[in-house]
Amino acid sequence: MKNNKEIKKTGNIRVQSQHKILIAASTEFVLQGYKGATVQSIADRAGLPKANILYYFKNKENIYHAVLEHTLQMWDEGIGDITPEDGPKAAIEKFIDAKVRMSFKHPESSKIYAMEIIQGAQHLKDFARTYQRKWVREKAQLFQKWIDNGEMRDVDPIHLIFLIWSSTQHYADFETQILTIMNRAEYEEEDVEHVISFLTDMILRGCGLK
Amino acid sequence: MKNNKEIKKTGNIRVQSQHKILIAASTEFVLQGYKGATVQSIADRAGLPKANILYYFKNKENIYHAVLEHTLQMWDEGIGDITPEDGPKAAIEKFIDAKVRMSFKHPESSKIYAMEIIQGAQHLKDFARTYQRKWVREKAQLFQKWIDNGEMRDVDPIHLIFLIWSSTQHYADFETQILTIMNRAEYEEEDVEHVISFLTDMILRGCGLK
DNA sequence: CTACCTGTTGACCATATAGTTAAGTTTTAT
DNA sequence: ATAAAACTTAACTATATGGTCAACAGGTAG
Repeated sequence: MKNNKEIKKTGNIRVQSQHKILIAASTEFVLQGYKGATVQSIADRAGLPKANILYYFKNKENIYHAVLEHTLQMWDEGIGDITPEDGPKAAIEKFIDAKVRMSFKHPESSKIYAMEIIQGAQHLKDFARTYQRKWVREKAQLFQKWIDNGEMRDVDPIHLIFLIWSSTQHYADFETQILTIMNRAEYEEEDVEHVISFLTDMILRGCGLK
Repeated sequence: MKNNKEIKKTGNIRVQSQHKILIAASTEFVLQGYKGATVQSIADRAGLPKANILYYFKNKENIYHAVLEHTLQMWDEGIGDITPEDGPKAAIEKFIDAKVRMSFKHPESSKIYAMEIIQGAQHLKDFARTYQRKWVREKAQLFQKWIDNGEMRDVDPIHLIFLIWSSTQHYADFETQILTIMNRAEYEEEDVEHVISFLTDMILRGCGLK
């Protein structure tokens, strides 16, 4: 018990520091890009001396990898699962709901991921790419089944997923532009619900489900 | 006449070099980000010595500004105009068509713009932001008129524009991911038409126009 | 021919930055 | 109490990079 407690304590320092660093690094990577984010700037934002950062993460690339992993994990947890039992309507509703909430709750994750893809996914491991291909194709097959069953209109399921993906992600990635256009300083609570209902309505109709 | 010709000749060298540099710089900025793109890498890609680059552009930031301007101009030219006479159906069709073609034809422009926005539009001049706000609000008003006239379903016009914007832009920005998922090396001719018809169909239905 | 303008380029420099090291301090285990 | 392990941090180093400069080339005008 004593032992356990002590391990926990040191563990906590490690975990806490690493977490603080990860958060600071995420912000810096979004704001300045991979090369533009300096270890010093991450250290300053985390409130730690630079050498301490390099104590917890061997080097800058490792920090970035950790941030990416954190991002992917967040995505994986946040995106609920769609099952055959859902049927097309509930599936689309669930998917849009989860994705919009993630965009508003973790915009940095979305942004880092977007930048990584835009730049050619140079740091993304193969397994992550393969994983996503599998994920999309799996979900696309579900939609195809529903289409074959006459439960929804015949639309290209892969592109349907792209549509949901892009339109939801947009509110995170293009936050700056959207706020400028709406003449706002930041998003408000009700925006999330408004966006969810707008997109759900549009896309369900597009699929002939409303 | 002689004079004119000579001016043109020297002018051409200038214009040609600057253009070569701009193209090379665009690629580097997309691939490596602003800080990650080095003047040397731009020079190598353009096939010119570094000092020559700095002869045509005072410094790195100027290169980037030129690239951004080039991008915005491209957008401005590529995006046809929507007029009150079009009516909602033609307007949406025109908008989607133009935007998708741009995404496939000039993905780098789209990517650079996206990265700039994601990073908080730090380099984007105020006038550009104001311009876009005006553009979106203007078009949104058009849609609102059509809605008030009963020519289309009552959907939030601002978010409708966001939807069209995001879903079309996606094919440029997330090229890498999309190609991975579709298990392809690059886009093909027919993809453009397929995407246009898919998105047009979905969104027109969403607006109750089909 | 000469003066001049445009463009070309290698060499150079100041600075910023990733990463190391070594000397310390604090915490934990026995 | 003591040894070991975990953590902290200032100082340092090697390198990469933005930007300058001075020398040079080629064509044009008078």
